[in-house]
Amino acid sequence: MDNELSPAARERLLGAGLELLLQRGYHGVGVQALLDAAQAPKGSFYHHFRDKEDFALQVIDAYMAGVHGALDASLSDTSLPPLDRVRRFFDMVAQGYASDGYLGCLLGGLGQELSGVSPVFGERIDGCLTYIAGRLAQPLDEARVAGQLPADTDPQALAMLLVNCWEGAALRSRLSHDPAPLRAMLDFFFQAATRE
Amino acid sequence: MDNELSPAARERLLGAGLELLLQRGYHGVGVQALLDAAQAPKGSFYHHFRDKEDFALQVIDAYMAGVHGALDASLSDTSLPPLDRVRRFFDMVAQGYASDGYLGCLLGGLGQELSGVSPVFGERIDGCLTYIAGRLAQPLDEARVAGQLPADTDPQALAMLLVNCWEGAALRSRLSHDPAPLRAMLDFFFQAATRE
DNA sequence: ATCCGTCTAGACCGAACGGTCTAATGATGC
DNA sequence: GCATCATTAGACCGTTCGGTCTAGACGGAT
Repeated sequence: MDNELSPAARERLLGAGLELLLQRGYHGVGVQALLDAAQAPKGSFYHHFRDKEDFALQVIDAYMAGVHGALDASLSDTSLPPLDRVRRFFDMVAQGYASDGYLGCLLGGLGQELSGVSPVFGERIDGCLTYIAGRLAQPLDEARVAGQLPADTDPQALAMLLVNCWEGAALRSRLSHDPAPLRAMLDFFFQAATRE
Repeated sequence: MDNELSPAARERLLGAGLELLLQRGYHGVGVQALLDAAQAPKGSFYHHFRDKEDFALQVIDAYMAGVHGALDASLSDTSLPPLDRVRRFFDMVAQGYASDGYLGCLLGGLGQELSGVSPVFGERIDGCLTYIAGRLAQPLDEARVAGQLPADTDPQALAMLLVNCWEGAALRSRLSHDPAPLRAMLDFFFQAATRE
């Protein structure tokens, strides 16, 4: 059933969606362009997805699967100090941005474009960002307990702030085709948070 | 020629553009929707604007005119300490967001959506953000000289960082229909920058 | 062999898209 | 009055949009 060597149409479509939605946005990509990129006929698309909105939501799921992987890979290495693990996560994400040509973050892109149109997208993406912040809050709290952050730090709030500012830096990096805003933001943040 | 009481079609169109582009994005708004909102016929639109892209660029100009005003109003009051003047600027902008229903920043929205399509937009918006940062860099430098910021602070870099993180907070505020991310970001930033 | 559900295949649909065109209208300078 | 030019007005164009529909291909299970 699943042919490992040539992925099924559904996976090809999701892959094309990840690339094209990041590049051109939701309304900038027609269903036909997705079919062309994935070499799939229209019948396949509407067999696997209810409509374009359902497709985009599943593309977000696919994107988040990658984020989950990066979170697991970077945060699980307990040989590193907790703050280094957090920083490592963002370094991994930034590396992903680089290989896309600095197009920023899919969550930011779609969130910006679609939150005013359909509340479904806004809530979904807000939830994704909150989830990421939640994962990051744990090592931040470890760092607090270990005395690497001020004792009165609110790890959840700090994680939220970090994710939000990261999205802003990602947008700027997209506009300038330059990773510098990402690094500058992280440097400032970690220097500021740790300084007591 | 100019009728002050009922603005000319060009101004009505730009006004509708400011509102609709912020709400639904570039590809989410058709020319017809703009005509309906501005109560203008199609002939007017293509008389005043070369095409939809030219229109959007002029909407950005109109938006920046407002930003110029807010910059002038907030930064010129030299009776306030320089850092308070910067903070005041963002408070004014946040007030504008509130009256729109927390839809975030037009620059961020269009930048995110269009930078992957037409480089013209990306460069234009990047330039707008750089301009704003440049204006903010001046009071930041004043604050540095006055000893309210570390002596080795790079005001231009700090201003750029501030603007970028602000855009991220604005996106998040849009997603959650909530001004909290804006305030949290400013609080963290000013506390972090001033603490030596 | 045959049956059945999954998936592929693309013609086809009405609506909406951005953009063009010509005609009418209104104010201004002569 | 008359000519001029900016603006209004909307019918109209070809293309593309998201989405539907029917027909056939493929692969087990029986």
